[in-house]
Amino acid sequence: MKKRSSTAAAPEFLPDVPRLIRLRAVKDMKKQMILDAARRVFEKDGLLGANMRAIANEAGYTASALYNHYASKEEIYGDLLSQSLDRLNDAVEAAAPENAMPAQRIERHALAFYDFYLHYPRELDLGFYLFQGMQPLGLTPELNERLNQRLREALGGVEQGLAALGCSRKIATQETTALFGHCVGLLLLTHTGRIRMFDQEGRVLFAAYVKKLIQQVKK
Amino acid sequence: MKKRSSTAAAPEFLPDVPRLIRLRAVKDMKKQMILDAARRVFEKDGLLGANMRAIANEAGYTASALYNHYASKEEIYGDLLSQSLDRLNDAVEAAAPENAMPAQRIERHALAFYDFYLHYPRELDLGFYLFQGMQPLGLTPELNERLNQRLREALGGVEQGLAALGCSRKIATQETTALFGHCVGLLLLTHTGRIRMFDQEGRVLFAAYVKKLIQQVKK
Amino acid sequence: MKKRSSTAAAPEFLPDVPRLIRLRAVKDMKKQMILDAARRVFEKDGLLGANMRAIANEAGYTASALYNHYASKEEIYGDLLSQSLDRLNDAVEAAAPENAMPAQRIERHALAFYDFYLHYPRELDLGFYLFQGMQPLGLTPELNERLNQRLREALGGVEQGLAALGCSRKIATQETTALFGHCVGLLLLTHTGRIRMFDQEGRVLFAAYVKKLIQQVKK
Amino acid sequence: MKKRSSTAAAPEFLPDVPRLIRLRAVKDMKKQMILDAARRVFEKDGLLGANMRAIANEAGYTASALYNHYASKEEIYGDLLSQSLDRLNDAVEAAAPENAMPAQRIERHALAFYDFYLHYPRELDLGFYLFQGMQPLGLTPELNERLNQRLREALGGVEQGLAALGCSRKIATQETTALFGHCVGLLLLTHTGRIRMFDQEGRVLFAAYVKKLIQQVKK
DNA sequence: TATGAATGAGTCTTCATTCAT
DNA sequence: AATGAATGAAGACTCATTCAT
Repeated sequence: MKKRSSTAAAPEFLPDVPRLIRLRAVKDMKKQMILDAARRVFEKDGLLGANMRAIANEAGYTASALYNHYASKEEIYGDLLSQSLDRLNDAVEAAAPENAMPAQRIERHALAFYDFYLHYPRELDLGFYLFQGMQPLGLTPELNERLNQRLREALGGVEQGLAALGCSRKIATQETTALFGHCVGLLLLTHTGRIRMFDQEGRVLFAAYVKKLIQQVKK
Repeated sequence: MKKRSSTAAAPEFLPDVPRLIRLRAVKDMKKQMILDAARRVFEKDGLLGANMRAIANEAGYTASALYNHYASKEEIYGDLLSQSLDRLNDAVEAAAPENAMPAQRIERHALAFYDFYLHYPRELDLGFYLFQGMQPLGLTPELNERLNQRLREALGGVEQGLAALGCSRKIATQETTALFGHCVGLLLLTHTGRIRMFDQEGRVLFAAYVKKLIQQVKK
Repeated sequence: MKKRSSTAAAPEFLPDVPRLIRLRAVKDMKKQMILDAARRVFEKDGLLGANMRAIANEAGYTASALYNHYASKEEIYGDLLSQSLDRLNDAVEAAAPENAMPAQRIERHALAFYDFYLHYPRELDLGFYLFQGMQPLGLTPELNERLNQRLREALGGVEQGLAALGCSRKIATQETTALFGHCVGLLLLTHTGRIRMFDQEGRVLFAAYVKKLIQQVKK
Repeated sequence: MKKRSSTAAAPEFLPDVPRLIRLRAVKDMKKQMILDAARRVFEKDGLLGANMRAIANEAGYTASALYNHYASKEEIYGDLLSQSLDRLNDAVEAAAPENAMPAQRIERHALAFYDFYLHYPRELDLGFYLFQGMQPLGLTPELNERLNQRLREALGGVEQGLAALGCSRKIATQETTALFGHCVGLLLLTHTGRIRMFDQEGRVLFAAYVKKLIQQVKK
């Protein structure tokens, strides 16, 4: 005998929509658990350490079980990167209220961007090195484009802030790009320890850069 | 009776120095050919593709033959990186005469630094990525330290130039570090194609950064 | 509606114990088949010939498949040795009923010990050579200790028999050790063909040794 | 102009015999130095550690230089074994004067035999295991036969001593063989540490065995 | 959906031996 | 006689992936 849902009794010959939704939710949750495991492994052991078995074990699966959820290792990496960018956007947006003053918004967004990758260094690897040293990781051009957009979105606040302060569209884009580079470069120096050879602190330098930029634009 | 020329009369029981020098030169040349092969493989297939067999094939050897010249893969990587930094220093030094005006020296050195890694993107990987995601590549702390110094040397002209323009030692170091970060960041954006999403050109942005820095310091 | 048999009614949420048992049995059998293959290779080609590929081929596998069953070559060797000692103990125990007269028990146990290694010469290598010339075979001190005990157990009947015949504990141990040595030495001479140079038969000499020992103790 | 030997002036067109002898002596000395090096390596690192490069380095050569003196690794091993047996014979003979009393001769020879292999455990490996676990080491049947004889010679004193004490030829041979086995067995237990499981000392047991044998024969 | 078993390509490295010099 | 360079076969082990259950 069929068990009956407490809200509605769907006839047996129709698709049991709530059930399908529930199944889908369960499926998504499992995928998410795998992704979370992958991220932990990644953060702990880096790109080379994050093989299928390590991820599976961390998630409480065997390696082959992962293939019921993801078609390949590369797909996992793709999703990982995708979510990473989502979280980056969330972090940046949360850093300043929508109606904040432009200068403040620029500063907060920029530093939030920096801090995100400061705390998750491997995700910076993921977002950048994935596409070159390790070619065959299956980043389709489409996905790449989408990721580019998400990345640009994360800096949208900065760009708009600059425009609000009077920059031309062109200048705003230029300065945003430069800021993006400055940020990423200092992060790289920091993560690789190369900044130590100058005995400097990346975040301080970046903050100074942002400050100077705002002042310059305001004039 | 032994012939005895008046010009070259090395007694038989002494080592044949010219011969030893020649043999050493041949040996060095062969090592260099292996290194060159390694660099080509590296530039083509990246860090992961540059395995012993690939390098050996590119150099016209079998994999095991390499071990007559290098004790391990890591040793090859170490030499590769070492030479890369030497060439970087050469390129930078060649960019401006010793007696150039400080401003000009800063500008040329900085751009030479940028250009070097613009043309040899994989060597930037080598200099940076080597030390994080891909640990087991046998970078001893001593080698690391030496490499740091070579890298800093390459920016010595910039640092001194800033001092010559009146910066305090502290400020000069800060600005050099920031410039280093800016440079590396823009290179990263360029190499990974991420800069295209802003439709910008890294070198132009970097040149502008340097110009602005010089102006600011001059004041 | 679910069918429910009156005899076997395991609720669905409990582990299917019979199935697990069956799977475990299958797994064990496969491991055993690998071990048997290893033993055959071993007996045919000796310690050095028994590499992973040879074992795998003999077992009808590829080399890498073995790693689904054993974590390393050393683990296989360990299991092999372990089983060898088990079979040794079985053979010795089966040679005399528990309630046999002491003299008879000594004689039968001793000869059974000899005969076991006479028929499986490579297992003597395994039990001895493993620990000296060929260090890197991963015999942990714990395993070594366990093996020592199993080996001593195999001679327990002899030792107890000697005590039953009136030997002090100390003398019984001494004589058991000496007998062990005598046995192993004659086996070695036999297996290496060195005994032929005296035109003697190891087993006859060993039997005589045992006989004489019993007589001497009885007095 | 030819240099002239101080003793005789051989005409140039005849073979310079002293020179040939000297050259031969030099050649032999070099071979001996290689062998000594091989023995040291062998004693230190065992069978697997004694590869051509290790031996060569220990002797101050490169690996390929060894091939000017020995055709193969196996030939070195053969010579090594051969010399080992010579030294064994020397050691045994030196243990008792030719005219010693039979009982004393037996005892001293037997213990000298034991002590030799006690101090050079790897040479026992060489003399025994070489021919089984490690087949392809090129021991020709002829060499094997010669080695057997040298081994038997080393126990000749024992055998003759037993005869001198009144044993029949047959019994003397039997007892010598048994003593040989006892000796080798206890050595094996000692070298492998297996004797520790009985908390006994091999040499004491062997000495007791020899004592008992002499007493028994004397009766 | 999850598993364990299996695979094949690939990783670095070692080693005895050969060869031109 | 000695060297350095080169080779080819072999070694243990890893990893992403597939497949039957």
